[in-house]
Amino acid sequence: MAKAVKKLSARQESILAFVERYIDENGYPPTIREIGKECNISSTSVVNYNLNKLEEAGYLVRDGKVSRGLRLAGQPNIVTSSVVRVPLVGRIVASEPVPVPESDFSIFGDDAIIEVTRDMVPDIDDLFALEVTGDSMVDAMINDGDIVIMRPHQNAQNGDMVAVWLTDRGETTLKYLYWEQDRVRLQPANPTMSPIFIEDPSSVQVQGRVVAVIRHA
Amino acid sequence: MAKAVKKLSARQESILAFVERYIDENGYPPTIREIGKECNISSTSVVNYNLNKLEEAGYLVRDGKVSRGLRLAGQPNIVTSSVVRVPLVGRIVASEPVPVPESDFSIFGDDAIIEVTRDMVPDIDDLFALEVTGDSMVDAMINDGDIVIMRPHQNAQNGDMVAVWLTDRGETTLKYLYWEQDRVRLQPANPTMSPIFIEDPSSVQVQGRVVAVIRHA
DNA sequence: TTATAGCCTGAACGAGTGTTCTAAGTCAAA
DNA sequence: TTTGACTTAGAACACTCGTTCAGGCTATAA
Repeated sequence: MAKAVKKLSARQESILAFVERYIDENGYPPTIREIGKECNISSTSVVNYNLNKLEEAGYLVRDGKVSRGLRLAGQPNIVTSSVVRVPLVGRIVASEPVPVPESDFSIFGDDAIIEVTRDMVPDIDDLFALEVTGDSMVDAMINDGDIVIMRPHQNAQNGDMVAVWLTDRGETTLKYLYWEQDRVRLQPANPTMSPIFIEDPSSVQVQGRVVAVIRHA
Repeated sequence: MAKAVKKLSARQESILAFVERYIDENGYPPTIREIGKECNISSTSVVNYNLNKLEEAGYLVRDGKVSRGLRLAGQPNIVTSSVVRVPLVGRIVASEPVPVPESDFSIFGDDAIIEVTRDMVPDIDDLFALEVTGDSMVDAMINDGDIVIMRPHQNAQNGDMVAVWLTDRGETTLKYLYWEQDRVRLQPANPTMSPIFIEDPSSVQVQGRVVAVIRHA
């Protein structure tokens, strides 16, 4: 931790912060003159000079002679801070199966969109989000109003938190899934609660894997 | 569902594929001429023409007059948006007070950074994040490993989820806070659990208000 | 045929943009 | 004070790059 990096001048920090912000907002890096204007530097050569310093210090990479030839580098916390848009496709309630979206998900639909940062999810494809309604998921440590981000089915591993539809009970539940000898163990996230065992694995329909939970205040 | 999108010509698909690849490889979008060279288009105006078509079809967004003013759009994949960086300042455990950061937060410090999308938090100032350690917050529906995003103290309202330090008990807990006549009611988020009452309000130190909770898979 | 629309060509214009050069200011060490 | 490394300023240059324009080619409809 605390990698030894060259200390940056105030101006260099200002430039770096602006570059990050600009890329966040625009999807491409700023020009030298845009940096100069924002950071109150009248001369393009000074921006150029400090960009070279930042490259030496390992904060970014420059591609010579190309416009906007900048790339953030190093510092693993600044991964181009990308945002993943996940469609909010419905609600999850105890009494109904999970509404898994069609594979031809309508990107441009008017449905609500949940934005999460890239590092919150392991992968960006096929994700969908559901709003939890009711208190039936409390033993999964999930509250009324929470947002659950899921990935459809996809052969769940032991220990994954999954949404399952129990055909016997007519009930959706979120639990940690464990295949045991000839039964299925569904373990609540809440460590004070006991697992339930399903003796007939065919009555367990895994609907999706939970990859993240978000709770607004 | 499956919104009717205009079909793309082979050339347009080729351009789109190249733009995606280029951005992936370089961190910034290609120029019109770079696209033309790669896609065997001799004229910049044709590239320009097809880029406009792609924009009409919703596949990308163009910023007029700026070099490399391209952005991929649509597809619930990475897009640019506002991201709030919250410093991860420590852990929250039952046996210690919450480590509230100094007001002169060092953005560029070595500490870890949690990124959240702008719409997840009500405001962006003074936020800090804590990682929950242990199972002591289960009655707040918060698990070991969850990330709690907080705002320091700031006169908590009735009904806010707050982190409080109970001086009598030497214990930190996350509860919904209610000031009643002459006592304080701390209500667990889990509706199946009972509130606790503190008869001596002075022994309740509100350390911060919880504005969001994040749980990775 | 004529007309219209869609797609393409080639070239040129002008603003955008990285680079380079000279000169000067700042600050600490000698 | 002098020296030298580091930083900044301003200007000029040459290339990059988005835009625009006049026109050509092909296919479909009138």
